[in-house]
Amino acid sequence: MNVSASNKRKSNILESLTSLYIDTARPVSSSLIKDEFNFSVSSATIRNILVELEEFGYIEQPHTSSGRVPTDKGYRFYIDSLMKRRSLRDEEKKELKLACLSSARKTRDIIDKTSEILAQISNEAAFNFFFNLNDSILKHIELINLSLTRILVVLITDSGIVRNYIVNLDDPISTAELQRISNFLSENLKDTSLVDIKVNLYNLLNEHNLVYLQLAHEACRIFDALETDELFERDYDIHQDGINNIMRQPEFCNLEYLRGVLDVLESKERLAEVLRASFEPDFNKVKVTIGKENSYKDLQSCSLVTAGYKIKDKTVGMFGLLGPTRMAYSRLLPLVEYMAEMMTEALTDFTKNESER
Amino acid sequence: MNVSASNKRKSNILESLTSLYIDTARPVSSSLIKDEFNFSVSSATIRNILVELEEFGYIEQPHTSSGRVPTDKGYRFYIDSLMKRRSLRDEEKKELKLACLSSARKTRDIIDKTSEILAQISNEAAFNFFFNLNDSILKHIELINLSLTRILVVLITDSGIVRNYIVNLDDPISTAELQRISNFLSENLKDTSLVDIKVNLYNLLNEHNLVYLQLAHEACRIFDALETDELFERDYDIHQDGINNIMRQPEFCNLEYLRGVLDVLESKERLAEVLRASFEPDFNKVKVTIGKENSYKDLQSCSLVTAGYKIKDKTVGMFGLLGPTRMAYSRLLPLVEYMAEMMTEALTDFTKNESER
DNA sequence: TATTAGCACTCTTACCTAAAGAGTGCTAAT
DNA sequence: ATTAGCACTCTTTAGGTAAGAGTGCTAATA
Repeated sequence: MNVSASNKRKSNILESLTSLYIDTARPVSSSLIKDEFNFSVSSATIRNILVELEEFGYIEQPHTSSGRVPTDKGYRFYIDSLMKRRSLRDEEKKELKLACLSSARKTRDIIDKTSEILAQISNEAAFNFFFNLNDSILKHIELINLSLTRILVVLITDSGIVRNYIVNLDDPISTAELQRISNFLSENLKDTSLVDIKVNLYNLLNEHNLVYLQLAHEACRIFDALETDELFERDYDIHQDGINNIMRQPEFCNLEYLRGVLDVLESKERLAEVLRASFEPDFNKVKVTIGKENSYKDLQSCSLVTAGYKIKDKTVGMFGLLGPTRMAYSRLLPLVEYMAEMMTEALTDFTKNESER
Repeated sequence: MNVSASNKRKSNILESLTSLYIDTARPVSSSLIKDEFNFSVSSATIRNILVELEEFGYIEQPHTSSGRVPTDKGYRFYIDSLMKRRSLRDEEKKELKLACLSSARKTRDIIDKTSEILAQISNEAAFNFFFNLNDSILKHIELINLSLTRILVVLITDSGIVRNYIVNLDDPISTAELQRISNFLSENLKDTSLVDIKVNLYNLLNEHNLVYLQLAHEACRIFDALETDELFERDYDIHQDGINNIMRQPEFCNLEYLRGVLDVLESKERLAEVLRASFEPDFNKVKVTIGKENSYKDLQSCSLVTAGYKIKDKTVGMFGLLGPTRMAYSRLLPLVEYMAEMMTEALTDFTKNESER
């Protein structure tokens, strides 16, 4: 048998073994591979090949005389080169869109709903991480007085995200003055990046004439009270769902494993940290982080499937799945990928009219 | 021995047994009770009393020839009549306040932080359920145009809660007109209950003269697009934390139990339903729902400790713990009670200046 | 009458062993 | 290069036993 045909057969067997293991969750024996895929060779031949695959590090045996299981390296090769993606049919896409978007009234609804639905149909844990607003551009600012010393600050960004913050001032401010400050800020800070707001305000203080100086000074009072930087830094939405799904997976019947994973999923900070580590600036495709590829200890028997989504060409969040390394990649990768596209489309659409302003 | 002395001894033994079981998580034997509490009677006497307590249904044996365990009825009696509350020291209260409130900038922060902290120091699962706004009174309304057909509606209620909704209109509306509608609504709908907004709007349509009619009509367009009722109905905040805590409890090493509990904790709808069932209009004290007292099947080996909190004398949410019926009630009841008071104080304080408006 | 020492009895838990079964690696034949 | 055959390994399951904890009951006692 020539080399390429032999390699082809090796690949076939690795693919068969991997998908069998993904389906059954039990170490795969040579005879099972033969039976399930009607290979025209004996189980002994398959065993010989399995030994080779094992030497290359693609598979391993939990113990001598058990069947084989893919290693992280095996899964990596399976995902990158072997598996056949099971794309979604058009009607599935339609249903998905309907389920995720029909009841969505604000950005937040989309964030929450998509991860809920993804958890449900993937049977894994799902998350959705909407980044903080640091590089967002201010489009509109509104100040509303709740009382003489309490002000509601409403910020609206270029991507149509709305945030509001309550500010308590030491000294009172009149409604009329507040209105003037509001107009002043909207005029002068429009198209500023949120992180730069304060710097720009101080610049205004220096540039403008006395009438405005007073206004800018008042505005500074407000933004000082807001402690902008710290606030925006932590101001991300992260949503997670499907813990009970992964509990059902046989690998997490071991409570120790489960505990480690829950520790991550339950803590927004930790989850954000893990996801940031897997972020890539150019996030056009779905990305898989398998087992030990993840530097976070508690997740080293898990895989992470992530995809970025955008608003108007800017990646604003990431979205995906957490589950055991034994995950139905061929079905779930296209799913996550499509849903990310769907989010991009929906969010961009949701905010597309902003430019008309 | 006279009757009251005999009852006193029975009570003491039930209390001892219950607190021993809470501490150790293992069925309590007659000799352990004797040893731990230096009762001046023999274990045989204690056994006789245990038989009586069992006949009354306060305790039971997991199997013949094991120690005893409190029943739901036993816990109920323990909580209502026997246990000594371990109140918080002043410095503990101070620390707690600092931890929960120091970084709080909006209502939402308080909701999230308190349940996080409660989970942490109780070692149980904690939740915080902030009711929807149906009976809130509108104090201020602001309309901000994001584009010609997209409007941001900001509602501010009497309790200082802020909510915003984006509305898409079919036909455009000018900024000037929007401003007039905004003023019109603020004037005419102020002090209206949120659920009544739409009804009141239609009344305005009939009452006012032509100039206003046009305005009110436009406003109706906006509120129709908002689908007020449905939206407010579901618009509650619910926050939950500490799943990994209850996982550590020995009663939840049984994955079946854990799964049932997680199903409730993970679903906001289900959790809200369970909590609503335990709600009491007059929520001045902390309330405990023990085991089968809860009609929700999956939680019948759990206890729920809840307390309501208020803004200006109106209960706006409830807050508390979920854990196994074997829970450290004597420590946790005062804790939940105090934290609820703390929230009432903080939220009322947070919004107290509203009246100055 | 209330209490208690003593003891037989029950049930759980841990541990051991044996048998069954699954799957392999190796060898020798094709 | 392939494969039939078989010995070997390791896991899993079941059963059986011994130890231990705790009880209920009985009869003796204060």
